Amino acid sequence: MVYNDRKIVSILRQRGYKITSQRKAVLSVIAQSHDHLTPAAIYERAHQQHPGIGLVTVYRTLELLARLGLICEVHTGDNGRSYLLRRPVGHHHHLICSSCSKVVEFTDCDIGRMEERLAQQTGFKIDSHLVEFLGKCRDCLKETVA
Amino acid sequence: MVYNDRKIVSILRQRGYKITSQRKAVLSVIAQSHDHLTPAAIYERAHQQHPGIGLVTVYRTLELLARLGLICEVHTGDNGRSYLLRRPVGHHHHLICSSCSKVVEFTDCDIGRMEERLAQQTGFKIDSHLVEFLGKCRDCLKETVA
DNA sequence: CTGACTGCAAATAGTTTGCATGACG
DNA sequence: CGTCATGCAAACTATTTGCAGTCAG
Repeated sequence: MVYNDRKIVSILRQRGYKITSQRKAVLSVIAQSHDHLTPAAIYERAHQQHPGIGLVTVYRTLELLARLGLICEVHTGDNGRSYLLRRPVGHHHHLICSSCSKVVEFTDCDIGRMEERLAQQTGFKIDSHLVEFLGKCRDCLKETVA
Repeated sequence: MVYNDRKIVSILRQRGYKITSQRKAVLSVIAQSHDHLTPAAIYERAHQQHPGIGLVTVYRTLELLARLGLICEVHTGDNGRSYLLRRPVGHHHHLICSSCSKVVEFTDCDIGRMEERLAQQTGFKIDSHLVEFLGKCRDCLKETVA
């Protein structure tokens, strides 16, 4: 399921969350970017459209949206996290470059079998999984060699 | 390549780094744990064997070892990082109960194929991966029903 | 000996919390 | 109107840096 900002607003409304101008500003920033953004970067951009918005509110909004599964949270190196709109199809994961923090998404994840086996072995009911690969991207590999 | 602590000491010596009791303490902690540890956890344990070691030194030692590729750094959620000895890929992962936070480890992870395919497709050199499953454990499932 | 290493304290970065005010529904 | 949301400031956590003393080689 892909969500755009308008869709997310309606979901928030449905679930009883208030639609404030700050939340709309944050959503609009995330929807307009095709990249992953740190809370600080989101704050910066949202602040232009909506001077007076606080960094704290950005954090709280991101936390809310991520909790509801409407956006997704990525852990990069550098003790940082980033957020981005959920993209194509439910399953998707990240490949992160430990040098430049570039994030590549991939969707073809054949982990379902492993999940089933684990569920049988442990009695868990598995709701979701997190798969992240860490490495060096082509560009950073070149630089190392050069 | 898998390294144990003795091997790492000799590599450090070869490269001209001094072998201090603090560095040995950190290495010993990492080598003895079969889990990944946060800097704070490593400090705590190292402190028992070597009272007087500073947290700062733990950070500096970890940074050094990671830079030399002798241990590996993992970024988890919760704004945290952890370190562990380099191990064969797919060494161990976690299955976490979202109700009681129980953690079950599992080692049989057939993700290698996926890793290879991704490396080919993207040109990344993949160093490590993080796989976590989230769900409800048998006990918590029972309680929900009851 | 002496430069690399350490520990302390203080600085920094990122994130969270308490509380009074403000605005969505 | 009653809450839920916001903004500020301050608290907190994790990590890094400056500096003087110490120790492995």
